[in-house]
This record gives sequence, C-alpha cells and structure tokens, in this order.
Amino acid sequence: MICEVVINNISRHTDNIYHYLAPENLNVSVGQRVVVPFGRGNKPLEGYVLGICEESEYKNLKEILSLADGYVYFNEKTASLIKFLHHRFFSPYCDIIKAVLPRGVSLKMVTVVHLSDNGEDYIKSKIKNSLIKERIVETLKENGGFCELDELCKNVGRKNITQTLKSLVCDNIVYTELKKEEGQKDKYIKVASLAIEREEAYRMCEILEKRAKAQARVVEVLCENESVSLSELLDICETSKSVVDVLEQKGIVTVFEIPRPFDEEISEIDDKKVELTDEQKSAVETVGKSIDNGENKTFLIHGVTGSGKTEIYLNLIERCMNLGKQSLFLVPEISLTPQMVAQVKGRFGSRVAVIHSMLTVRKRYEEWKRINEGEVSVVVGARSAVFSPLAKLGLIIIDEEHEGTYKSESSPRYHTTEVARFRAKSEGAVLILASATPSFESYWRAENGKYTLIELKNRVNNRDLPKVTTIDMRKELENGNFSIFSERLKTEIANNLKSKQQTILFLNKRGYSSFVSCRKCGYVPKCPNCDISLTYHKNGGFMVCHYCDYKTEKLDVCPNCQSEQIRFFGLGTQKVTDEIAKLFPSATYLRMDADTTSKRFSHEEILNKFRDEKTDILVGTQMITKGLDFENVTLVGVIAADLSLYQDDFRAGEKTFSLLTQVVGRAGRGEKEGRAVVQTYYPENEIFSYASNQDYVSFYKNEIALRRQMLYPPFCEMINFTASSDSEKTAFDALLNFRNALLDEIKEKNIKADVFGVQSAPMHRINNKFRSRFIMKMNYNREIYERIHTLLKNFYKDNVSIIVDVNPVNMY
DNA sequence: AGCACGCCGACT
DNA sequence: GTCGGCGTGCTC
Repeated sequence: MICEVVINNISRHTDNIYHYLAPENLNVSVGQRVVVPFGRGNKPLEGYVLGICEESEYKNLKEILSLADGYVYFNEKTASLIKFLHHRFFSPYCDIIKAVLPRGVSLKMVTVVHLSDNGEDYIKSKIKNSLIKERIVETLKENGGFCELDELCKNVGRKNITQTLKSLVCDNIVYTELKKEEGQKDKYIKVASLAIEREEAYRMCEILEKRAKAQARVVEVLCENESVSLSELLDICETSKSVVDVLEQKGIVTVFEIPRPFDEEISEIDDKKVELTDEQKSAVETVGKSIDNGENKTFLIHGVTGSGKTEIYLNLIERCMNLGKQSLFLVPEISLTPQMVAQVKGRFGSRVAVIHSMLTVRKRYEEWKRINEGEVSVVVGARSAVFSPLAKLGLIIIDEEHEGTYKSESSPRYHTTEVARFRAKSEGAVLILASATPSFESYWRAENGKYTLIELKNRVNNRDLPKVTTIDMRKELENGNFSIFSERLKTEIANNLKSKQQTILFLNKRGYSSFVSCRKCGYVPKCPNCDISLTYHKNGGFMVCHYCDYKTEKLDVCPNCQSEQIRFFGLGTQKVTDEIAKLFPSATYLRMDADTTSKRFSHEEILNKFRDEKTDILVGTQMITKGLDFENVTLVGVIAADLSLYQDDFRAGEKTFSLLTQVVGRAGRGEKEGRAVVQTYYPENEIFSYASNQDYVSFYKNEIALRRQMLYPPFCEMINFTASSDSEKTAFDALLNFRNALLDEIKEKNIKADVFGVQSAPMHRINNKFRSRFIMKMNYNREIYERIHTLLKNFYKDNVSIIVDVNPVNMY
C-alpha cells in the first residue's frame, strides 16, 4: 500500500505530496499523522496522510517509520478539500492543514543526544583533537548525560554539529535518540480514590487521627466520595500533595489519571418559539424541503435589515437536527454578533460548539475534538469554522454573506463561500447565503439560476425601513457651519436626547485615517518601514503606523519647513466624541473602535453597557454596522458617507452601499420609527439615492452593467500576484520573469486572459520589504493553474517570495 | 528549509 | 592526509 503524505512545516520547495510505503504491520489510513524519513539524511519528520494509492511513478519508495498517534485527524472528504484548496488558492499544504486542524496539534521530532559509557573515558583520555567535540562532551556531562540537539547547538555555539556528532557516534562516545514532542494534547487530571475497602479505611482513619491528622482527613473524604480530583482533595483537606504521596506508598490510596472532563457551560435552554411571518414560513419550507431530500442546493436569501433571518436559521438548524444531520453556522466575526450566538446557544444548549477567536489554544482544541468526535450538532463560528470536522453535514449557513471578512487575507487565502460550496457539494449539504446587500457575485449567480433566490421584503414587526435624509456638507460649510455635524443631525440628536431614545453615530474610517500634515508645506509624516501615513492618537500623544505598529512621538514643529502649523487632520471616533461632549454636555456616550475593543470581551462589554445603562449615543466604526439589535435606537447618523467611495477598488461602490444599508438598518428595530441622517460632500452620486430608498436591486442593475462593460467580477476572475523582497529591483525583476513565463504558457495554450503589467504595489513597502504586483483577469483554467504551481516553485528563492491571491477583496 | 555532497584551503 | 568552510542541488 502506498500513502500520499504531505510533510508538515518545511518550505515551498518541499510542499508536495510524497509517496511512502506503508509497512504491513502498520494500519495506516487517511487523516492519520505519521513519521516519515525525509531527504538524503532520512530525517524523521511529521506528515499527514492525504490519500492512499496502489501505484507510484517513483521508484525506491521509503517506508513510513511509525504512526505519531492512533488518532484520525480528518476524513477522506476533508483530504479532498485540502487538495482542492491547494490547487485553487495556491496555498502550501502545511498552511491548509494548520487551518483545518486546531492550533497545537503539531508534533515536533526532537533529537536527544546522550553521553554513552565510553564518554567518561573520552573526558579522561588526553587525545582531545577537536575543540568542538570536547565542548559537546562537556556540555552533555554538565547536563547530566543528555541534551536536546537544538540546546546542544546553542551551548556549543554552532549552527550545525551533525558532522561532528556523526564522528562521535562512530567512536561510541555518544548516541542519539529520537523523541516525539507533543504540542497541545489531551490534558489529564489526577484523581485519587481508596485502594482498600471502605470498612478498613474507616478503621485506618481512627488510627491515623492520633498521629497524622492530615492523612486522616484525606482518607475520610475519600471514604465519603468514590473518587476526587487531586486538586480538589488537597483543597478540601487543606493539605499538600506529600500527604497523599505517603498514603499512596502505604497502599491506602491510589492516584491515577483520567482525561480532563470538558467544562460544560450551562446555558439555559430558551425554548420559546416565535411565530413566523408568512415570508419566513415559506423560506423555511423551501429550504427545508431540500434539506429533507438531502439535495445539494444553494439558496441566496436577500432580506431587508430586520427581516428576521435568524429565526429562519434556527428553524432550519432544528429541522436538520431532527434528521440527525449537523449544521454549520458562519458569521462574519463572532464577537460582533453576541446576540445571535446567544440565541443559538439558548435554543440548542450543549449541542452547540462556538468557535471563538478569543478561545485559548486549549479550549479551541477541546471544542475541535468534541466536533470531530460527533458530539456536536451545530457549530457557530467565523471564517475558519468552515473547516469544522462535521461528518454528517446537512446545512451550511453563511450570514452577511457579502462581508469581506469571509475572504482570508493570509495563507491559506481562501474564500469561505467557495470552500462552503465545495463542502456542500461533496458532502451533500444545503448552502444558505444571506444578506441585505448580497455580494454582486452571489446575486449574479442567483440571477443566472445557479442559486435559488429567496426574497424577504418585510421587516418582522412590519415597521417601515428608516427614513433617510441625505445632507450636503458643502452647503453646511457655505452657511458657516464648521462642525462635523450638520445642523440637521444636531437637531435630530437633540430630539433623541429629549425623548430618551438612543443614537448611533457611524464613522466610515476604512481607507482613511487621521493623518498629520503641515499646513504650510504639506509635509505628511510617514512610517519609515511601510511608507504609510502615520495616524495620530490623542491618547498618549503619539503617532502610529497601522500596518506594522511603528510608534513615534507627535510632532510640534514641521521637520521639513520648521513651521509650527503642523496639524492633525481627519476624523477619528475620538474627535466625534469630543464634539459630542462640547455640543451636548449632558449626553452620555460610548466609543467603539479597534482601540477600545482590543481587550478580550471588551466588545460585548461596550454593547451591554449601551443597552443596559441606556447610554445616549454610541460612536463607532465598521464594527457597529453588524448584528446590533437594540429596540431603543431610533437615530443613525453617518458622519462622512463618501470616505470609502474614493478607494482605488472596483468594489468601492458596492462596499459603500452595503455599509450604508447595514448601518441605516440599525435604526427603528423596535416599536418606534427610525431615522437616518447621511452626511456627504458629494450627494450627486447616485449611490445616495439608491441607499436612501434602500433599493438594492436598482443599485445592482446599474452597477452590474458597468462591471460587465469593464470586465470585472463576476464576469471574470481576478488573480493578484505580489512579489516581495528586501530589494526593490529583485522583487520587480523576479515578477517580470514570472509574468513572462506565464504569458508564454497562456499564448501557447491559447487561453483568453488579460495580464496587466508589473507595477509597484499600492502598499509599496511593508515592514521593509519592497513589493511589486501584477493583476490577471482570467477564468479558471486547470492547465494554467498547474503551470502557476510549477512556476511558483521555480521562482521561490530565498530573497524573493511570490504570493498569489485569487479574487482578492483588498488589493494592497 | 535542511541536509548531504563535493570542492578547496589551512593545519597537524 | 584530514578538518571544516562554503556553494549547489535534491527531497517520495
């Protein structure tokens, strides 16, 4: 039997599937972790079995050394998913495996060097012909006769001592041993129980009572309880482990290890079911039928904000559960949707696993294992949860499907929707994509019959959508209003304060930061590593680079012209709150952005505060656009709506529209009617009339025509190639050669593709690496993809790396 | 990446 | 002669 093995954690050059023979006595299957001899030195390395085959074109195959453990980490469906991801997104196998498996399972092979008996002789003998050998032996002796190889190298002060070691092994002075070093694995807890009959133990208690009170207490507790965890036992008896050790030696108590039980979080089951609207009922029926029949179908739910999509999900998950199938529920960012997570947990209790980015490594591993062993019916999580090892997958839900966070920006650079489509197809599951503003790619597929479109046109409480007013900020300036709030927004806020209703102020900060500039000469301080304008932080008075976290003191004098007219421009959420404090001194407000939510759980804290303490105003960035459902919010203000319109990105319009729709949708979710004020410097842009009418379809029709004409997705696929290197020229030249080789292949195979020229990347320097890029528009073609794979291997050198990004969301 | 192999100068 | 430095090329 021949196994397809990928070696974990080496380099792009060795990022291949290697064939190994499985020894007869080893029961190897797909998804197992194995140790294989690799390279000329047959260095034992960790690998994963991706497949089994009968024949191989390679001669002289080596044999698998051993299984790392008996555990099956993934099934064959997952193995084919890994292969697909590798081919489609040009990600190294080991990165994909890292994404599929939880962190902390990786295995390290450690070589331990031991001093053999002859070693003593060597020290005594005077034949010391090598300084290094001498030092090695000395280090070993100091360490008690053995040392790990890495450690030994460090102590000796050499990078590579294999040669020297080999000669020492030959002379029988040292020997080496191979040890497996486990990462995060099953944690065991120690449990104590009686080793003797209880009757006898009671008698022992009386004897011990006189001279060893602590021992007596321990035995007493154990008489009353079958078995007690050691830590608990010591706690109750107020004693130390030595007492238990003595009892164990006497043969009265035994201590053994059991796997740590998972700490169950008790969540109350909230079984109250909401009566569904007709729209919701028919959506559940349509999708439900497909689930019942095990059809592989994709539905696009286009529902206005507040149309009650969550209730539909919950019903469908339940339906799935009743069929004995599992569901996968994906949200853009788990910490942004605490209410939704709470609802799922409330409904399904301990059958839900929540994969949270804030989980500790250990907790994450436990949850993964619970899922892998089939103890879970629903998994809720962000992007990476799409890989959850559910064996009986019946339903995948991708909520807020248009969100950019579904595209991974680091290796493996997958798109969640595409992975979900692949899984749904190979595992016979139903896929639901849902959004108030679907991505154009998805809506286009629905229009073309690839997805089934379900429209939800009404809000559950039958409330109207918020009334949107667009304000021309240029006129405000003309009328002498230099504030960041228009007169209209000021009055609306004042009204809300009077009627004790809550307000959300949204600042569209992406692609725009509060940069520092000199009013006299125009100088802008930039990051010395990344060439990005530094952002000023009032808290602490320093400037910071948002890419590499470079920090520097704020400037008082312009270093270019010595003028003192150096000022901080642009808006931060802090500037907005400052303005609130000035205009409405009695108002209470909260700020929510990356700065205030960097702490663990602070996100939820802020939201709870806003809800419970009835804070008047919440100021925030992108984060507040999602999932918030507060009844008392009746006013939404968008401070500068057009900021994101001026990015050099063909999706800028789509992104801005969706942002506006989402944020405006936060208002008027309860009994009271909602209003929204959108401030812009360019109200002529059609996007504002579509957005104020919440007319997605018209906006889509208008914009998709443009996409077709300009040949942008969904009418083509885009691939972004970026080369980075310490030297600008190296990066550029390497990419140029890469592009030429690719062009040759495209010409030869006569493929339709637009290959643009090599240019300096928009983020031309990040962390002292220079970056060049070129873009290619081409629809998927197997042959070209294969060619790109081989080219990548050839062009991967120490001094340049080429990154491929398929259908990128951001094109830095 | 890591490691072996091979070629070359320095030193017992 | 041999040790060790560095360049090159392969890894089922």
